[in-house]
Amino acid sequence: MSTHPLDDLNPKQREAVETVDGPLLIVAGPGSGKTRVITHRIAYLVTACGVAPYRIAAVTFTNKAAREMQARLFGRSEEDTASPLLDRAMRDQGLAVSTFHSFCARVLRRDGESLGLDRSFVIYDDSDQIGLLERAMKEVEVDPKSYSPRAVQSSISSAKSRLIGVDGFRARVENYADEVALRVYERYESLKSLAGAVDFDDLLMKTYLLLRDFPDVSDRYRSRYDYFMIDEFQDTNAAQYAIARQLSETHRNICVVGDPDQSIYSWRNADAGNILGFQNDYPEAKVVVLDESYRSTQTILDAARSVISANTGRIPNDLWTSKGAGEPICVFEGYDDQEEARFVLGEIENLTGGRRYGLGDVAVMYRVNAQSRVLEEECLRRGIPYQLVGGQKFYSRQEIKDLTAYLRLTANPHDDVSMSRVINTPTRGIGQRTRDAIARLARDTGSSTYGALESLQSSAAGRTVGLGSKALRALAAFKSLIDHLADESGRLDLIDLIKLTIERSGYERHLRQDEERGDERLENVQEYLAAAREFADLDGREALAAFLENVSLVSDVDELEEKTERVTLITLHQAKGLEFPVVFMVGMEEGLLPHARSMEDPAAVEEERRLFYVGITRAGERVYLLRAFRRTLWGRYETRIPSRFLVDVPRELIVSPDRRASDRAPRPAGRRGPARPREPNAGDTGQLRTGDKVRHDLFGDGIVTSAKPSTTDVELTVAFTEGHGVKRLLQSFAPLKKVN
DNA sequence: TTCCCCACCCATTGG
DNA sequence: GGGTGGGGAA
Repeated sequence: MSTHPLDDLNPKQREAVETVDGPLLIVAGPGSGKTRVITHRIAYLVTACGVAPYRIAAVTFTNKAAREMQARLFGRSEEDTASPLLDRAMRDQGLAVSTFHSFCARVLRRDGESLGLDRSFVIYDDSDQIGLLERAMKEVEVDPKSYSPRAVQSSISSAKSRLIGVDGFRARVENYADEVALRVYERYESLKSLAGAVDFDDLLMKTYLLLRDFPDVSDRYRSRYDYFMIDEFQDTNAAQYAIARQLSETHRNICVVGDPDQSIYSWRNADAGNILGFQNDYPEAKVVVLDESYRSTQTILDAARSVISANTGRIPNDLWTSKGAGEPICVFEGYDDQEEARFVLGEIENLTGGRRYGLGDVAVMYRVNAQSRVLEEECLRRGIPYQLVGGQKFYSRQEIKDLTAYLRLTANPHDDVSMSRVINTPTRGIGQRTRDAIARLARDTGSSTYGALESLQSSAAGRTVGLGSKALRALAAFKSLIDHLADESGRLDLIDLIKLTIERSGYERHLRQDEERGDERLENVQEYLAAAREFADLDGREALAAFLENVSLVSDVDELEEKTERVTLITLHQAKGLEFPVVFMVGMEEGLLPHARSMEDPAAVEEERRLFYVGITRAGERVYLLRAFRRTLWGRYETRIPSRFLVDVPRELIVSPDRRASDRAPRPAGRRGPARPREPNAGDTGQLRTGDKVRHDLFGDGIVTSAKPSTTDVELTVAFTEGHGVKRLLQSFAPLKKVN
């Protein structure tokens, strides 16, 4: 039994769902039921308009979002009792819901041969790309000390995202730095093609070129998909939009869903201007604005609106809700990042102590990953389970990257980045000099490293290159290892292949010898095997290809588990698209939000403000905005200034925790915070103030985080440093001494 | 050639 | 506070 796609929709949502023919722009504010609209629209196309599922393509920002849509359409599992929108039997009928990158990978895997791309191409991630760029720089004699590979990468990547290839780049060279980048770009491209590899930007750009230059291919895809939908349109780049246009050129059934206020990826070359572009390119487009929030209380929406309206040149979208005002927004300043973390976790304990919230309802968000550490430590200290999204990514751990490199070589021995990663890992007597000689040979013969190994074997070239017999033997042994694995990859299933790889490469022994981290790394290998099991039902090389592609294209949020009883620690960027009843945002300080690197550029500051907006609007019921008076940075303390964005949260929506505790007795004049100079030699007498260091007979050293005079006494909040947490004390009773 | 230690640079945000 | 890369010793 399935739900009717027009059920439970408000008039605007319904309008969006029913508008199936021709271009459609849906502006969807946070919590306005965007995913609902997209899934219902797909269901409507299928059930009411008789469109076959395989004629519909939808692209999302993350694999997780794609999975979520599939789940809403077809149900989560056989046991799922909620009735799905579509008959579960249709699940396998080729409805394409994926990210742009995996959509393109599939296209290229299938039809990339027209562009001279081998079917077994590997996908280079960021660090692979940097590695290859460093090599390219070395080869064209650019000093990586004067030109950072990162900078070169970002200029190449930005060009590719705008569909500017080497030739276009050459035409646009303006200064010496561009010239250098061009030289590296050219070399990088040829190394990459020699290695049979593509990078993330290639996935898009090559797909674009394929569709542009091969009419038979583009005709096939155009007639395959009659309806095209794009989620998170504000975060698409020029290449992605161009591909979408190509695919919907004949029918113009293109539906884009986005919110310019949530555009936070311009640094990744996303262009919210695509929304304006869309209205230009499709002047007949219908525009539907979804402005009823089903997520947040009115208080949260008011705060969010007040924050975002300070940005210039935006299309106002005043969200409203039928929910009540709800809880005020809680603003708190901790003495340092540790107290900030203690407050957050203490409050989480309070909130989840009753039946009100579960740990899974709570997220703590921050601007940079480095902020997660203090929070993690505090979680561990209190025994609060948490899940950390991102940070040291699973697939970028050393042992995982090494194993992946072996597998990639198995699939494609010409992959030079992987080759140089593992040719001597674990060490097998192929040292720097030998590697240099091989690299020289490869370069001179215009082949990959593997090609060079082959030529060594088939001729007496070894002597001429100047390699000793020991080195030659080591190289031959390594080559036969790769060949052996490649042979076996056709016979064995994926799991056995990985096990064989671990064993034959000597990697297992290598890990067992690692005294301090060996166990942990072996566990990671087990986890890797578990991830590979998902592909076990495919056969041999196909499974290998699918697994490798998955390794390259999964993101961190993809791994996020919902409905788990753990607190989520996540960056603001990654939190986009998610929602939680309770949201803590930490580090509301200048330099973090807005980030120091964004502060000179007004446009960048506006993006930081949108990031703040995204954070606030993740919350359904409660928002906490935290900052610290001082924070540890590279081991040093640094005094912090409150974020400029905080003043845009209307005062009447804010409550401060210490004030909440004593409504009747407002604090004496003066701001909270320890900014005030301390009185010298105050001893243990006199009024204690925020920021004072104190010593308690039982709890040890601590810092006064608030001091509120009541009618008869002074109520102190003291954060103790030795694991005793935050305590409320009355000054006249507490055995406290002031210390310096 | 390998391994270990120290210096150095660093860290936005991520498919 | 931490990871990486280079240089020096075994």
